[in-house]
Amino acid sequence: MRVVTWNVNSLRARLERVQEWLAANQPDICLLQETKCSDDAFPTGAFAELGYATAHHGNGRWNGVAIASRIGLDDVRPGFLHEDPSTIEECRIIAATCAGTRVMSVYVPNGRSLESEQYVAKLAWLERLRTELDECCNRNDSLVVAGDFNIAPEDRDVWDIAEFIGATHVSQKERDALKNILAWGLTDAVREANPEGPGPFSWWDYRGGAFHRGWGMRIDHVLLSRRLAEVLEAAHVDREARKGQGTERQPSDHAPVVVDLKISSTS
DNA sequence: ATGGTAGCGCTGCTA
Repeated sequence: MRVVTWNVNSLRARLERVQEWLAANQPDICLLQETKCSDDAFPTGAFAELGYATAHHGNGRWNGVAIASRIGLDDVRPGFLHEDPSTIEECRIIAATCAGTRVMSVYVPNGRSLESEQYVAKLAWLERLRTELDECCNRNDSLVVAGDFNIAPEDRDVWDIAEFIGATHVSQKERDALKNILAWGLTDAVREANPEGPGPFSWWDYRGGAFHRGWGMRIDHVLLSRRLAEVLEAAHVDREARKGQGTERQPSDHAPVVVDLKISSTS
């Protein structure tokens, strides 16, 4: 079974690239973030043509998360189980069950700066995600929590830690919040399958030729429950998808993160 | 020289 997470930075702007990538890479489940479209505008037909059922949670302006699955899509829940009315329109999490595996597509708030209220909100959102696991998930089940966490777990997950003094994405509180989620009983699939750093990075700034300079970060993660971590076969980042292709539309600033599990996609 | 690029959408916000 192949599971992918990809922050596409606008699904409508990226649809052709996403379609081509799905056809070439054949994931069974693809979790998307930053679709930036409303539920009404979601291109359901484009995914159906490729054999994917989809579920989307978006408000049309910012954020937006989706799940595409070709092995079944049941028990869809947009938002948290007990959604705070103040955050219900943020559209940062959607969950569904695909052939017995519960999957969550998450887009963790950016945090902006260490002094901002958005940073406080980011930490609170991560705490809420941990609560969601406690309330809704069983440690013995097959569970995938994947998406853009906007956190580099270790210093080797950024190109130069000296550039990040006083910055978000690497602060101890953010890293501790991610550790608290992992401590529920989840494994970081990319790090598990790739014990050596740096990276592999999954995001590079559009600005300043960051991609070609290697100035990236590992902030998109696929977290697996024990049952799935036991059958982890491989995990990689598809850097090719981050490259520009001449006159075509720009790539997303994130690359797809691909995880392969040694189980039949229908089991 | 606190810069730079992309998306949304039309003004400035978000990342």
